[in-house]
Amino acid sequence: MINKVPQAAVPRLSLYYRALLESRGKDYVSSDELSKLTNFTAAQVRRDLTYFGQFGTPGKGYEIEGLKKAILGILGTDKNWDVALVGAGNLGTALLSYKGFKQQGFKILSAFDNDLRKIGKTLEGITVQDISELEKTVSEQGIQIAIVATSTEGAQEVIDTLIRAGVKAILNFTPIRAQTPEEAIVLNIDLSIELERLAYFLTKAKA
Amino acid sequence: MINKVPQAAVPRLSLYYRALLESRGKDYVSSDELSKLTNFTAAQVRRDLTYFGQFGTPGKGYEIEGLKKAILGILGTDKNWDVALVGAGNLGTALLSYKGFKQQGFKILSAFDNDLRKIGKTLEGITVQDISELEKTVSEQGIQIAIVATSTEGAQEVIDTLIRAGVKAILNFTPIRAQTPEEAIVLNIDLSIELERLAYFLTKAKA
DNA sequence: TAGATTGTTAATCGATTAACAATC
DNA sequence: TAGATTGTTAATCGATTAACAATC
Repeated sequence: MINKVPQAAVPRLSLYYRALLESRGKDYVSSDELSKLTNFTAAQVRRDLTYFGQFGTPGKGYEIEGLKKAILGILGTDKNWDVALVGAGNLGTALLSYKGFKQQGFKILSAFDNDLRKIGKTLEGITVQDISELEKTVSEQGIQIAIVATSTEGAQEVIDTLIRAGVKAILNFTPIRAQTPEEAIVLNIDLSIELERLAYFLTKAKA
Repeated sequence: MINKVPQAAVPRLSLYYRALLESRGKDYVSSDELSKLTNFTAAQVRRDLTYFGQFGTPGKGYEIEGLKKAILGILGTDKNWDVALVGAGNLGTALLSYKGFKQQGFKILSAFDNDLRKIGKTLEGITVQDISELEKTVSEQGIQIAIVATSTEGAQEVIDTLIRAGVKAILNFTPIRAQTPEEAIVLNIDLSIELERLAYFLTKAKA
């Protein structure tokens, strides 16, 4: 691959895939049609796809089933991924029962907490384990993806442990910005910051 | 304001604010120190702040209390914001009890669901109302911010209703990309897409 | 005054958009 | 062949970084 892929192109790929799911019954879809379905420009659609290869046929468009498979292959969602969940509080348990994950091939395989009242409980078929077992279990299970939904305190330590256990990709719901080695990735979902962005929008609009 | 503010500068402002909270005991902080606390470059820190005004003193740095107040004013988090929650399922109830919101001055004032088993329940002091009361209640309460944590089906309709009720800013946890008028903003938190970004990272790393 | 650090200007980098030759 | 639409090139836009004159 010669061109570097812009970060923002990857989530767009997911959205193109969703749009393709809506295009049942047809064989081909054009960048123009994908544009209408996703609200990205047709130029953006074509450009994004060329970051990953040549999937279209001039004059016809993109063969839907082929492009779907191609996107799954690029994203790595053509296979199932095991996920570890750390933190079985309100947010953690909500994520445990989140239907969207299973649908996309993500399976929460084990869950951990440090609260004795939660350890041993079974939720959605998953028994919450003591966090002291985190490193051993996750590394034995070969899990590469983790979701961190603990309290802020100790979150960096949890992430350090996950990295030691071999986890390479983390979805972090705590407000900390964790230090991690370069070969790992952390995506932060920071709910307070999102609300603050909304507050900024409203405040600015009034000015 | 002459320079347009880059979208990404706003969440950084929130992170600068958090860093300032950690700098207790000192009067001034330099862009270099803020850089170390936030992992953004010092140039970025100074640049970001100048989008909103002149807050520093050459040779000394930024007066901490003053800058904190300034950032609160810019973000609009110097006042409290009422929030409506639509969808009192697992995710919705988790958000209802999310401590971070209250801390930043966001208060969920009312919650709605269309499920008879949830309507009437009281969670965190909030009684879940029938979604049919959404438009009336939200507009009477003058709520401007809403969180949508419903199922995918009907999410667009919920958002339309919120807009009619006068809501201008929405945090959307459903996978839909809602159509809204220009004067409103929707921030999408799309959990499946975040996991897919992680899968892409892992897949690419192996290649 | 000397030292420190801002705010701003210019350079660079990166991503998106527009236009169109290539191609089915 | 004529029409449609891709993939690519060049232009534009926007954001970040680097450098430094201004200033406390």
